[in-house]
Amino acid sequence: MLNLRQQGVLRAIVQDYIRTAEPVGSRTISRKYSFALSPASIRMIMADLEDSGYVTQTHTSSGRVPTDKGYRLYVDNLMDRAALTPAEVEKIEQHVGPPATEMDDLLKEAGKLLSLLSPYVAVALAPGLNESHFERVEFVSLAPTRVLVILLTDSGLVHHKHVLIEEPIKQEDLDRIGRFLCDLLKGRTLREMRDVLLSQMADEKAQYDRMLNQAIQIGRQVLDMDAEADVFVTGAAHIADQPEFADVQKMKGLYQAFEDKSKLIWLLSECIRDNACRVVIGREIPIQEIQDLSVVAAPYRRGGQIVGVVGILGPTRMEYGHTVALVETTATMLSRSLSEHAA
Amino acid sequence: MLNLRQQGVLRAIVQDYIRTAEPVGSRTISRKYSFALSPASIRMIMADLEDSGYVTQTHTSSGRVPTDKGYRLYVDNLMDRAALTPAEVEKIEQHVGPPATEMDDLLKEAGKLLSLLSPYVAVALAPGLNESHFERVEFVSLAPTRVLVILLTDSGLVHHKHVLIEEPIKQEDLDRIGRFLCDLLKGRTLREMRDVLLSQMADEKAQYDRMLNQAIQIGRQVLDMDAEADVFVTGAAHIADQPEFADVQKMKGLYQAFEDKSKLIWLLSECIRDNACRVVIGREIPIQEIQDLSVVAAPYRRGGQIVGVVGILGPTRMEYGHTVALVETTATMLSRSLSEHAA
DNA sequence: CGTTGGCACTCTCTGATGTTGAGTGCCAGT
DNA sequence: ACTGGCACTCAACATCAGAGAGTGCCAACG
Repeated sequence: MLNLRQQGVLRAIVQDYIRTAEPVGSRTISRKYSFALSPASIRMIMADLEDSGYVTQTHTSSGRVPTDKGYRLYVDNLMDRAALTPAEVEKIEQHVGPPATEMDDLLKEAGKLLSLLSPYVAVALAPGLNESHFERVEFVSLAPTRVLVILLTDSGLVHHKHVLIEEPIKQEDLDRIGRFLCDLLKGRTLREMRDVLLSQMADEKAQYDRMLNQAIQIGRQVLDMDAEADVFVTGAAHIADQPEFADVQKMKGLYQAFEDKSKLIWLLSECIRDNACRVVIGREIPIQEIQDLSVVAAPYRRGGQIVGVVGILGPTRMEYGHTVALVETTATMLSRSLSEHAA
Repeated sequence: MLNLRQQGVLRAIVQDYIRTAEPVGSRTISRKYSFALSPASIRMIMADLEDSGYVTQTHTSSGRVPTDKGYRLYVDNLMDRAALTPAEVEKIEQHVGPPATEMDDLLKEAGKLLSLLSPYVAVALAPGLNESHFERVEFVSLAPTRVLVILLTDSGLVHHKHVLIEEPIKQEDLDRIGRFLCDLLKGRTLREMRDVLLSQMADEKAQYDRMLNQAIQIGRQVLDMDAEADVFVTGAAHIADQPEFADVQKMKGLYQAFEDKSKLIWLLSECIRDNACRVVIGREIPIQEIQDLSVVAAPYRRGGQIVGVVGILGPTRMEYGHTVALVETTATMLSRSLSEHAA
């Protein structure tokens, strides 16, 4: 596609633009980067790069700015992978290194960490109930017709919900129902549980079996609980420092997007399928409001299985090399920390 | 302090400034508000108001702008309490009206609601563990040395935490410990629980009683869980529409302040002592980063007892009348909704 | 004596204008 | 194939004048 010289120039343009946020001119390239070429020759190459869509100009006589396509090539082929400094590694180990059991706390910590070590916005996707496998259920009777249901999943999540039932029920009956539901549903995802429960309801004999009836009544209320994964956004204020968002209205748009958790969840859930760190650049992001950003995201595991995603949102003009290293390391440490007690 | 005419002019200044965000001149006052006075006379009065510190000028020949002191007088004595429109009341009823049990969901809903019905930022303070009274504890044995502790409080909160113990323990022992701790700690706040547990630890016989020992071991781990109240911030992007924060750096400062939950918790916890809606204006706020804002906050109850606070953060130039009505109504509905099931 | 019209003054805001400087594209020469 | 030279473009900045909104002060009026 591009010859070596063109690649070199593109690389220089991207790197310089990432540093300065200013359009890069031929003169800059020829001076600061060691091409044995005059500005005029660089201009030729730049014109080629522009024809192929890797760079653009903001106006007819300005320097060049990388396009999303340019960044893509840079990330895939041209970029140096930055190594983290010892200080950074240590910070990561301090924050998410120690074995932990409380998923939420640990993820919040990871978010803080990433937004501390990068000038961008950190995101962390917690495991969702929908994808987790049912492990166990416990009931706590609060009042004759009020029960606290506690749901445990294999991803280490604990969810609870208050449930109201029609007729009073004793703790021992609850225990029986618990054992029954556990046998019926163990190992299934929430989605599957829904199906099983619906088919049980359709079954005629359910009408007459009092316990089954109550079990289904409870199960139904539990299943329409908030099953979405949760996402934590940290360091959103960082983007105010990026010159591309110096305009208040643009910033507002981004903040609104950050508050709309469902879209972020969707975006990050896409990355959960990948095995390694993933970079999504600008228009490649399927969410309109944040198409001026890029995402660097890596999944983390608990006991071998991928359960969530941590990542960074920043301007497309982002220190990709450093950010990728940061996110990957954090995800790795997070996995280790979570798996320590997963037994 | 101020005579009636001065008060009238101050009121007109505040109202006009709230509407337009522009310094208001004598001419505007004399025309748009029905004072039978010429601009020149209004100017005299304005000069008096300035001497007393209720208004200022942005530059020597500009119109007047209210000071915090001016807003304070306005809120305390001059303001009309706006009635909510039927549409607004209906929205509130829809969002937080139906009786609910899940505290977090309901508070998030209340936040969304407030940021929907006002152009400002909504905050909602959930009950903290520190102030709640211990009601009941349940243990779920996950593995021989791993226990899930579930803590119930009278404010309707459910907190849980994974706990690791040194030697394996059976569910029936856990139940015994649960009953023991329940007797020991029932009705106390978390703070008191801490004291009780510490004094038990100091007790010599604890050394020899195996159960007591284990109970204390567990209790200690539970007590250093996150006991802070939680706060939800919704609609932060709204402030970008306020002309006073058109500057990106100011906006950044506010966003950072919003992310620092601990300070917000502190601020709102102050309001929890009040019985009714409270307005804190500008410099009256003890947090430097948000001293260009005002807070309107009202406590909500669960079964008669105040457990948390909902409120709105906006520029000092805020529609106080409307906002107060909004926050009060929301708090009332929230209380009703929470108390329905509180038995 | 309170109120008012008139007047000089101040300060911000806007739009026009010119200048500078960085950068480009093209071309002719090596 | 590369380069120096040149004309051209465009954003950014500073300067300037005029408009407009508003003030304070003063003298006049009922």
